[in-house]
Amino acid sequence: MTARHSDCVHCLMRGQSIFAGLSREEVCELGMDVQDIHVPAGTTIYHEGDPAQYAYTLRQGGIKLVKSLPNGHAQIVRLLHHGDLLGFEGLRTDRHRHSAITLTGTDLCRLELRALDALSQRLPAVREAIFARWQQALQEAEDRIVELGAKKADARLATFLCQWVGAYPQQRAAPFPLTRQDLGEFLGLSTEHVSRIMADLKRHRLLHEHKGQIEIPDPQNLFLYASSDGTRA
Amino acid sequence: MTARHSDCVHCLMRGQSIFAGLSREEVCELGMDVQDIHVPAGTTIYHEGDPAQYAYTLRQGGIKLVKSLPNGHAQIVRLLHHGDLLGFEGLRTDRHRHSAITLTGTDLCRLELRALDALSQRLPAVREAIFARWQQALQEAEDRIVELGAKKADARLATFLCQWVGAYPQQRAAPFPLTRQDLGEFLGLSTEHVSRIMADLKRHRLLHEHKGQIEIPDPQNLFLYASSDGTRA
DNA sequence: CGCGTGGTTGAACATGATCAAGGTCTGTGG
DNA sequence: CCACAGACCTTGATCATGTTCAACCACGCG
Repeated sequence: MTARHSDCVHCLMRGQSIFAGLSREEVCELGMDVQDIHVPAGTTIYHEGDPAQYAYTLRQGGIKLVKSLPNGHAQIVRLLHHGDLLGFEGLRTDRHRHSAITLTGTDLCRLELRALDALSQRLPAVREAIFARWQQALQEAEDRIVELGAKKADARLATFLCQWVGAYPQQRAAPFPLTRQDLGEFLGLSTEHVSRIMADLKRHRLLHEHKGQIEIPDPQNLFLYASSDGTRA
Repeated sequence: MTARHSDCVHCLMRGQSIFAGLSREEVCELGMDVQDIHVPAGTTIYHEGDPAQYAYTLRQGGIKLVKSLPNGHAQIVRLLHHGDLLGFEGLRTDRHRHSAITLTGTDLCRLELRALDALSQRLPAVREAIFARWQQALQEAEDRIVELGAKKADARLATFLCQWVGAYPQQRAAPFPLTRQDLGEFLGLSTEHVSRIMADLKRHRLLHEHKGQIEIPDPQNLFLYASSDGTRA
């Protein structure tokens, strides 16, 4: 892991960050120790239950947030993309509520929670930006509850894949660093079952996979598959 | 449905409400049109997709927040108890993201979203209080994702029942206005399956049910049942 | 090479959904 | 007061979905 002092003023992501609303001067005077860090794939950035010291912005790469059950089973609670925040629950809970594990090599900026808290008290725009993200996370979590509670395996997987590629609108083929096991832990399925459904989708030419990239030739079609009476309960 | 003007200053719930941090004088001068309303069981307070005009505080009774899938299936996203907030997503989204349906007769206070928004801009304490609830809702939603994704039916039901009675610590027996269908829509199960598991729990004397009340003689025991390798994926 | 990780496939099994029927309770109207 | 309708619950039988266990394959890497 490499770390160096970050230059927020010239940060490429400033426009989408929690500092988006601030003037150049304000950003200059954040008075915060912001670190630019890089971590390789498969690194645990923090563990569930750890005292929360830092929050992060994901600048590049993919991260999974995982919760473990006492019986040794894991559930991926959220998947983070370019631009997402993590560790901010530490503003309210003093301990991390999940483990954060990189799926790829990632670039992050790391903020001290104490300083961030103080700062966000001072600058309402920052606080608002954080809360807006929380609200969005809640919305997504509720959508996921619906997915898990009311859809069948194939429909869940199909909707998920649609959403995933939707997060990379520019490319034809989206990077896809998830293993079958990751997919299983995200969708509440066994890796074998995920594997079978993926094979099925490929057989029906609804999906292509090459070297860590996926492509959905006709999203409409896969979406139909996703909705096609994929119901339960 | 009955409605009358509310007297926030003397509200019994002021201590736990979003106005908790305010002085008596500040509450007096909220300058908001707060309505005290009562609705019978089975009423839809608002529909998913409706333009959001009001937010509510639940003073008494139970409410379910429901999302429907295109194929006519419903998922209960959250269950609200005495003291919970609803409709506040309207502060950010302009439309309600779920339907709110009463499980019992309920007392609510109704706030205008526009006025509430203005107010919360003015009084940081109010804004903070709302955000604290959002953060908590997110946490609970993530816990539910874990339940739905990583546990089996019986374990899900058992943990849910434990939590439910936990929300009524004062009484031995907790009020239980949920139908088997509600339970199914909450836990992602068919009503029949819920019925069977409930029967099983009763057979093992882990649970009693009388006239809309439930009692868990030995929560420890039911908790064991809930954790007992109730794993999946 | 030879190993390890991740992916695939098959067969047996378990869990839970679905379909169907009957039961209980409550409120309503005769 | 009784009959009846409607909602909710229960139970059984059958079927579908998804898990588990086991073997095997493909690939990247030492």
